[in-house]
Amino acid sequence: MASKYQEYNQLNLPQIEQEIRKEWEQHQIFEKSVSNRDGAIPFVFYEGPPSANGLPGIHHVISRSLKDLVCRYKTMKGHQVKRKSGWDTHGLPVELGVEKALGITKEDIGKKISIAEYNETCRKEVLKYKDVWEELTRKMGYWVDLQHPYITFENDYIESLWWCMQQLYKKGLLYKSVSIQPYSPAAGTGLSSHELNQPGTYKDVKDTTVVAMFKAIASDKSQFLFDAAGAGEEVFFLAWTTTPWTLPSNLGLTVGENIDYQLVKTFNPYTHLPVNVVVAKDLAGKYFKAEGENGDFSAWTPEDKIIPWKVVAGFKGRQLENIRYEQLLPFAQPEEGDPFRVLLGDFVTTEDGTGIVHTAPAFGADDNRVGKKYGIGILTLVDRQGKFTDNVGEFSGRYVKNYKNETEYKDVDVDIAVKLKKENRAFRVEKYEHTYPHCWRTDKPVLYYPLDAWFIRTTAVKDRMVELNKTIQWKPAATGTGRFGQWLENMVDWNLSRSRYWGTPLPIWRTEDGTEEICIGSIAELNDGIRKANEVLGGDVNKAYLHDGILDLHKPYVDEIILVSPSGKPMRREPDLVDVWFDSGAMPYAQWHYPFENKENIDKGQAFPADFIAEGVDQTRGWFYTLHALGVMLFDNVAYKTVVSNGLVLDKDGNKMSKRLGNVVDPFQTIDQYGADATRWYMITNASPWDNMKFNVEGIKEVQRKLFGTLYNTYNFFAMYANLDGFRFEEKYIPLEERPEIDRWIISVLNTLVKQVTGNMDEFEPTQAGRAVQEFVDEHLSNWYVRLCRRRFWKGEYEHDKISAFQTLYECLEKVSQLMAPVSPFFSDWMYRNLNSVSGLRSESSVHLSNFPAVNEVAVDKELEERMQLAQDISSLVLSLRKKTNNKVRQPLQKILIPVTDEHMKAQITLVEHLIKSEVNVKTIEYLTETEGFIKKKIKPNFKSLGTRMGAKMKAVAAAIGGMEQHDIAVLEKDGEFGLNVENERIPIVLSDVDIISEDIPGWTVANKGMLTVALDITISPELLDEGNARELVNRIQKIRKDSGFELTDRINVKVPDVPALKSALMNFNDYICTEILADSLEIVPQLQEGTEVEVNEFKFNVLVNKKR
RNA sequence: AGAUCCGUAGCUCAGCCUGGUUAGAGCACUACACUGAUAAUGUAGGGGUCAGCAGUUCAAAUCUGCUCGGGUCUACCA
Repeated sequence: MASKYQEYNQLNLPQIEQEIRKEWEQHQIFEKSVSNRDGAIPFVFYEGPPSANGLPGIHHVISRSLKDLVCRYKTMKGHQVKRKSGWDTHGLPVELGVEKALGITKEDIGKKISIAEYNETCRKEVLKYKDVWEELTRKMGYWVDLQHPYITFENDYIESLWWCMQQLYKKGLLYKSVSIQPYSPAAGTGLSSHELNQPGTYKDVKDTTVVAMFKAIASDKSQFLFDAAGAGEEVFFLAWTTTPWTLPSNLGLTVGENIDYQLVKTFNPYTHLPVNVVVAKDLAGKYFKAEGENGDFSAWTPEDKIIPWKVVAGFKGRQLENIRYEQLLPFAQPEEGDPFRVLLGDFVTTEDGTGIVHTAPAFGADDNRVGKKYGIGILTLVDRQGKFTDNVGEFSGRYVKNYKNETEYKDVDVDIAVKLKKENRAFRVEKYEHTYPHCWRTDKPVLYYPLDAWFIRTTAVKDRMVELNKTIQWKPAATGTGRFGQWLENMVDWNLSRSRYWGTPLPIWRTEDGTEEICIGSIAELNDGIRKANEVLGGDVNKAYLHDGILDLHKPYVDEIILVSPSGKPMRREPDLVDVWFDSGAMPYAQWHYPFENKENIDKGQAFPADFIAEGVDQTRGWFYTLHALGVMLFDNVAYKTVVSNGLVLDKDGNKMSKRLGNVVDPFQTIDQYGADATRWYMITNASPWDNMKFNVEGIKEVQRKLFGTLYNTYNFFAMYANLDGFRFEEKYIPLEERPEIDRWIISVLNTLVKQVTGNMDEFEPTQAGRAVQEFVDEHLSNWYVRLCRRRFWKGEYEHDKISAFQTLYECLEKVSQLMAPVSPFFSDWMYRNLNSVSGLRSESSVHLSNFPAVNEVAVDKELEERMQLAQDISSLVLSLRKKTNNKVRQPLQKILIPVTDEHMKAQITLVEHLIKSEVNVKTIEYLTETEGFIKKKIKPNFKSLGTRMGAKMKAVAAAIGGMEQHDIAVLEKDGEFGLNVENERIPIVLSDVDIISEDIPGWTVANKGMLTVALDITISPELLDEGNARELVNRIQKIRKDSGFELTDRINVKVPDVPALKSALMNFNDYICTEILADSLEIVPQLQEGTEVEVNEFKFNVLVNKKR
């Protein structure tokens, strides 16, 4: 054990951090903090896996700080918090990175490079920056188990994923279907939403748009339309499209159930034939000019600009349901289904178009959904190259967009429009500018195209997911009810399929005709199947896998395996990979290789669900969603009880950080320069984690100075004097009641702080907790307790009062180190260790192994805290009065005068009188109770109490109160009641209806703050002047001592020349001066040439200070 | 396009849930003081149409609606 507290010359956070980190690693403090809690109630935390094929940024520091501080806090509160790190290793970003590095495209895979080689490269590349990540993790003090991470590409991990999928399969939640996905014909590949959201993919394009006319067929359902149109008339539905090339594939028209529609009689503007058209009422204005309404039909000729029209019927969309129409472009019909009907869909709006949506189930997600609902079939007259199939008449073989960069490409949309015009099937053709997604690689427009895909039927458990979501504590709450809640309400089935190479393969094998299939749930099951297939099918089937079974669960190996169906047919694997979000969503189970290992941990709730997770808000519909979905589907449980979604980190001007803008902040540089603790503290206390934060290093500097600098100074102050007096906390703990007022006060405030911090941390509000600690350290501990108590630490003997001061300050520093440990793990441990290495008070060698402080309710004394506040306010007022009247603090003054409203206030101030007096250097305090005429008072209405009673009369009453005379106020104070005269009405008020403030004491210098008033007597008597001069001299000699480099305890001899103005001060305060400056003699000599020149109240002279030998 | 969060001093943020008449703090700036904690501290000062508009109310930064600006997510849809 050290005998002395370590003293330091200056604060160097990065250096402290290095030292502490070394200690942690050498003595395995993290491991101990977990193993120490064996058997304790676990606090379950899940680490969302980052992808290590990109470099970490400063935004990772905030979310990891948040995660770390919660885990550290819970550990200190006695829980065992296991934290496995993880790596997200599959998926498109990895593949794209590899393709870029190898200079290949997707098409080259399997040709220029084998799939095996390609995947091997991915496997290596994906952990490219693992070291960098691990270094950041250690450097920023994020405690997470880096030794045993879960890695999503490992066989164990994938095996758990397969088990999960098999569970879903068994529950009937896994199915195959055609879905509409973004597809790039130019690149010949489907695109993920990720790719679609690359910057610059959405471009403004001008397309030819058509309002097409679909001819209604008369039937019972449509009779009302024909009746309204009149005998022998034709009725058309108008539908708008920006993609006329989808019209040959049209199978339906969708209307809104509650939207109002009209049947309008008019002429076709191109063919001039009389027509009756159906259009949404709200949109009729777009197609018909107001001047033409109810115009003269018989007199109209095609030369007339204004086409007459009139409404002949009005009805709701639901009345149109299932009315049939003639196919617009009858090139081909779907193989199955009952097409060419009017459907109802909730996605229809009246914002643009006609309120009737042309529905081609092959080329739109909404279309597909509503089409499926009505069973109208599907018709796909465009192939995967983006050209019409050969059964589309004159359009056969034409590319729907210019995918081949043909110089004389003719827009097929235009030709379709022309054809429709000629056939009396177009009501309007025009160019329209809108944004449309483009393939980020080929710059060509994307198609929405039906592709085969496997889905998880999340919609089947939607209600349960919604219900369970309500039990999750979201921070902030609005994200859970809002963004996430609404997302759940509008969920669609989860498209699992990805046509890629590097990812978790879908463990489903099928016969060629699709009638038989199997979903594999474990490696053992697959190996069994491998052997069985070989036995049944014979030959070379699975030959390479018979001996050792399968060794790598990735492509291409899984694809080489053929299984056999119960009826003896070969089954091949469905070629798709699984969405990487499935990888991360299943991590609660896969990280433990459940259920093949650690089965009880999850079954018994020791590792599931999580008590707490936290990630960026961008994960709301990513990880948070997939975790929740899988938790509900697999275990009918939430996957996490509390989730904190933190906001983004923006640059100091509020822009998103991006490499392109060059405003990214390097976390290493920041930490090296300012320290991890200052960075963490800044990020946590600057704003609530869920607010976006504007990252500014100036803020870190401020934290460094303000909090850590102050705390460091306080510690150093303590260490210096504790070392002088040999304080090692060996004496008995002095009971609080035996300590002076100010000690009990700071301990009281300290305990209030403990209570507050605990409450905040339990509520996952670290920002509030950090701010509270900061205020305590700065306002209370440093700027009041230490400032007022300085003398107690260096003056006088080492006995009761001094020991009490040391014990008190020690306790404050120690508890503060514990309170701040979760947020600033390094500095807190440094301070804790410095303290504990001398006192040996605690057996835990690190603050992170100690228990979080518990509140000592007995120590909390609200009355005491209140009167100390009074002392602070009064001192502040007196100091401001001194400033105003130019009386420096070193000059003692005789008295201050404080009007008190009641006995309680007087008693409170009396108890802290000595503190005020020494702080502001005043001899006495006098209290004024009641003296009408002596104190001038000010009266203010209490709006809150009066307002409810007075209502509309409030303004007049306030004016009347403002007009009360001093005498009136006195009456009110004496009687407790007063009758106001407001607009000739007597309105009684009582004391609680007003605030009365002593505003002024005529003839005195006065200051007020709130209800408090202080007057200062600024007369300086000769005695006071002497004392002031004496203090000045002490101050000058102390400075000489310090400048001469004397030790604090050195004794000195002093010679001063005979200065008449100071002589009486020297005579009368000789003893005082000697005590203060530790002088054995203070001699007045007639003349003095040697020594140091000083100036006291405008007199200049020399002082000779000699160290005693 | 929809959902959601945000907008208070030059900067970072409190206050808003629960309405009350002089809207606070820190930083920065200016001046003065203090100085056995000194790269600290105190006192004073300047600095705000609380994004805008309308409404509710005796009273709105605070409640309601709309608008504008910024962020994020989802979608891109005829």
